[in-house]
Amino acid sequence: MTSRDTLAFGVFTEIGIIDQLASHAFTQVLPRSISIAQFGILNHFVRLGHDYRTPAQLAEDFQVSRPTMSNTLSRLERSGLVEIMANPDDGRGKRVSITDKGRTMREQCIAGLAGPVADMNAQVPPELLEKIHPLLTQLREIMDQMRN
Amino acid sequence: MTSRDTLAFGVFTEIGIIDQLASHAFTQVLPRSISIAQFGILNHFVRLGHDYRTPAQLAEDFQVSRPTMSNTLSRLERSGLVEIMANPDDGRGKRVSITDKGRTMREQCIAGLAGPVADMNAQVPPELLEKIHPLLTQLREIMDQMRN
DNA sequence: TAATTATAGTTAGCTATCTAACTAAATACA
DNA sequence: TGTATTTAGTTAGATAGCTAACTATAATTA
Repeated sequence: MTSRDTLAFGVFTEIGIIDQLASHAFTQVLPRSISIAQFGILNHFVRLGHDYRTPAQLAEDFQVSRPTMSNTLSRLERSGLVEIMANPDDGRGKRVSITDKGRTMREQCIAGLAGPVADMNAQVPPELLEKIHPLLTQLREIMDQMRN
Repeated sequence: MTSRDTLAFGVFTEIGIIDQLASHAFTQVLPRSISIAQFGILNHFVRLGHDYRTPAQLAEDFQVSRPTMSNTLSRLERSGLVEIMANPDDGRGKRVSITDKGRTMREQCIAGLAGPVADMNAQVPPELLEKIHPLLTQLREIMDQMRN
């Protein structure tokens, strides 16, 4: 392994650990009945203002396999947080939309996340986040292209 | 949400996606019978030259819960890649060590990883990795402290 | 038109990760 | 000494993620 290889490994190792620490911190403050993945979907509907979205589109949006999305959507539906209906335009497809209960749950999640986010803002220098964000975006975009 | 909150969320979102893309790419080139988590443990033994390590130490090394490590070590043992013995110094504990088969497997994994790592080095500007690595380390250290 | 190919989703089976609850052994302390 | 607390590991039961294989429908093409 060259020193560049070692550097690349180091970057992905740090990213893996940070992802784990952040997921853990967020999970702590979400309502017990909902996961990060599930919150992400509810938040996606609200942020982007979609009326509905197909499971395949959601899988693409979140860079996740279709069986994974299928599974997560089933759980959300079982909890009444989304509604899944046949797609009138495509006999194979479905349409997913957020319910009022889902919107309320999303609000509760946001409220819970406020604490850790405030802690984070207190502990992490803002310049660090400002410096690191565009670099991460650049790296993510390169990796996205490599995938295709 | 303030713009700082949004920035923080953005950072963790990018990190989550990069972690997923990297894991996926690495999984593709490892032997079918071994996972990233398992490779990480074999690599840990070789890199650090440990004769043995307790499951609790390994859980700490990898920032993972003890049941998780217990599970991964069982799989490695079942595959003959590590050996697990009673700890003569502590009746509660165990000692884990890598086997010759484990070392060979680790070599095969490293060989498989060479391809993606080369691609990465071809596509990602080295300055990007050099700039981002210390920032990630800083962020990880802060988050580690917040955890305690 | 009929056959082939592509796409949407699901099911089954795998690994990793977590928390909660448990056993057994070591340590601390009253 | 004897009890209480801590520590090491495991078991049980979740969720998220993956691939492979399947069904059903749509789109393409011969």
